[in-house]
Amino acid sequence: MRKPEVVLGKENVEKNKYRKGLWSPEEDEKLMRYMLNNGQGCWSDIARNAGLQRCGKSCRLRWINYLRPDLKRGAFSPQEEELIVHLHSLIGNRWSQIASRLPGRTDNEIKNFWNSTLKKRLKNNLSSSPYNHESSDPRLDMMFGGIMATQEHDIMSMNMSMDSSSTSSSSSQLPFSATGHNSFDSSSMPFLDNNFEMASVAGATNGFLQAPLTDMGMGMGMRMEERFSYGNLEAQRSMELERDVLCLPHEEMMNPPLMNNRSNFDQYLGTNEQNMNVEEMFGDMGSHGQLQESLKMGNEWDLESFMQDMSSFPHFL
DNA sequence: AAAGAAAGCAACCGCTCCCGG
DNA sequence: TCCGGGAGCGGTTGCTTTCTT
Repeated sequence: MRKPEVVLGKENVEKNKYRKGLWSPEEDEKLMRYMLNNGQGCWSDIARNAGLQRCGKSCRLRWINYLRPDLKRGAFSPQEEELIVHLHSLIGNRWSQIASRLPGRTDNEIKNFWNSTLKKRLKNNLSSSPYNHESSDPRLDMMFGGIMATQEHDIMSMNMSMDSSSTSSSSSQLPFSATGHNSFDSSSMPFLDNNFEMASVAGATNGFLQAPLTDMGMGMGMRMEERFSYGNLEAQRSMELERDVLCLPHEEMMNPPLMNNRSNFDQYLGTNEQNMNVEEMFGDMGSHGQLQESLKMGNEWDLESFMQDMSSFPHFL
């Protein structure tokens, strides 16, 4: 972005029709006026009809991230922060889904906030004492697991000589290990008190945590150093153990479907739920019926339903 | 006060999904 | 069923602002 435009050849002619870079107040006004008068439609038409020398994509982004009248500006409140942290711990980098739970906030805004503020705060927390669970902000302890899992993902995947494409999806990089009650390292989430048992967490996440199982050793309550040092043999052992815990067919564990896009991921959920004993896997979450029901039915995971369930947990909503 | 570093943020890029022809 | 275009998403870049030395 915002690089000087370079005309190199024919193929760039189309691209160079459009302006790039920061929006001027005039452009903003044009787009704003057009949108308010005509409403949303085909973005390339909007760009043209509004008299903007921008591509539709650029207009869409500008509208969604900046001009939309319902946008809330300013710093994130502690509640919003907490919600972001929590949602991210559950669904990973699905910013648009997270944004949909925060009225007036955009996915871009949340993503930036996460990458700049929260991630760094976590890092600091981490460097001072990686396994110190008496940190000032317990939420960060929870995030610790998530972020590290995410950052480790590529390394672990490479280590296992798995299909590299499976490493490209952030959607599959979910922080909790789906290892069931026994192996879940609850000490990494000290903020979860009795209102939110680990059994519930493990259960609630099991439904959509098949993907990280490709990250051998991501679960099992292992420390990061231990996971890093794991060779293939150890990794295979832990994989087998996880397979047993999850009752996954061996073939599926050995050849997990590629998780390089959301469809595959969701599809995978649909296929694996039949392998799970939902009551067993969900533990106490069984009383939070909608999510369980959704998974039983093989539905795509439904954030709305889940958040309704989560609303009974005083920590978050 | 100046320079360099860090943080914040807007916007682009590349990819996938979805839908209509 | 295939193909192309539009929309949406997440990752990344790089400019601007703020902080630190």
